[in-house]
Amino acid sequence: MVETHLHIDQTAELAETFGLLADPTRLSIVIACMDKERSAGEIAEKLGSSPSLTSHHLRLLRSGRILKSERRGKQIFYTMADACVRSVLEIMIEHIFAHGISLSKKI
Amino acid sequence: MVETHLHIDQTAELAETFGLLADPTRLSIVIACMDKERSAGEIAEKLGSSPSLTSHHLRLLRSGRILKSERRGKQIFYTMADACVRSVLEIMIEHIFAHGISLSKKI
DNA sequence: GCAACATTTCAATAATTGTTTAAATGTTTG
DNA sequence: CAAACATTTAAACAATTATTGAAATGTTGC
Repeated sequence: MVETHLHIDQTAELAETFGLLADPTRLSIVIACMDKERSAGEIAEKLGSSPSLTSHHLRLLRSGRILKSERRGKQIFYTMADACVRSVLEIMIEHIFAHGISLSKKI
Repeated sequence: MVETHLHIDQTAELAETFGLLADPTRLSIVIACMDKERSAGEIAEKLGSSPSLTSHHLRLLRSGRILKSERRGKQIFYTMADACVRSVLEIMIEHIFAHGISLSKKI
């Protein structure tokens, strides 16, 4: 069993991290960077969203230490920065594949 | 290695689940229910937020299948509904304890 | 059935967050 | 150094979401 009590600011920060994964566009970006590094343009094209919007989300993900970036030539490549977030995503994705599922129900 | 490609609606739904953990009040509620079941009133008191607000968040967490509820007498008790979300929280919390940490940096 | 308690629901307001468009920055190649 | 490309930044707007306070529902014990 694990100690679960957090301070308020730790809780707020953890919530913020989950918040970064809470937008479909951003989540797709992160998932796209799970298997291999990808350039900003490649990500935008893959998702079918504008370079501007993609870049905006990339900045948030970078500043939340979920992705890290590295420039090579004209392009900037993004990869996962945090093993811990990767694990979390793997768990959730595996769960989705295993259970079919809809996590939400009508209220 | 794990298959990581998701359909758009699966991605949206996963994002929604993370969204439920993305609010400090709600995250505190979930964490409070990790070690033992707790009544709505107990949760509200523990967090120092109003019964109304707490109940509002509890409804969202219930409908997102993160918590489940059971009435006993006047009270309604809440516990974690999903082992998978529990694992995710344990990983993140353990990471916070291990690393001190601030996950976000100045932009 | 009525009073006391626990929780939920509703509607209004406040606050946050995502998206768009246009302009700016940085990098390479001729 | 100018042109072409890749990415970022900024500001305005649209949309979503959290919070509050008052009223309603459900449960128990007298």
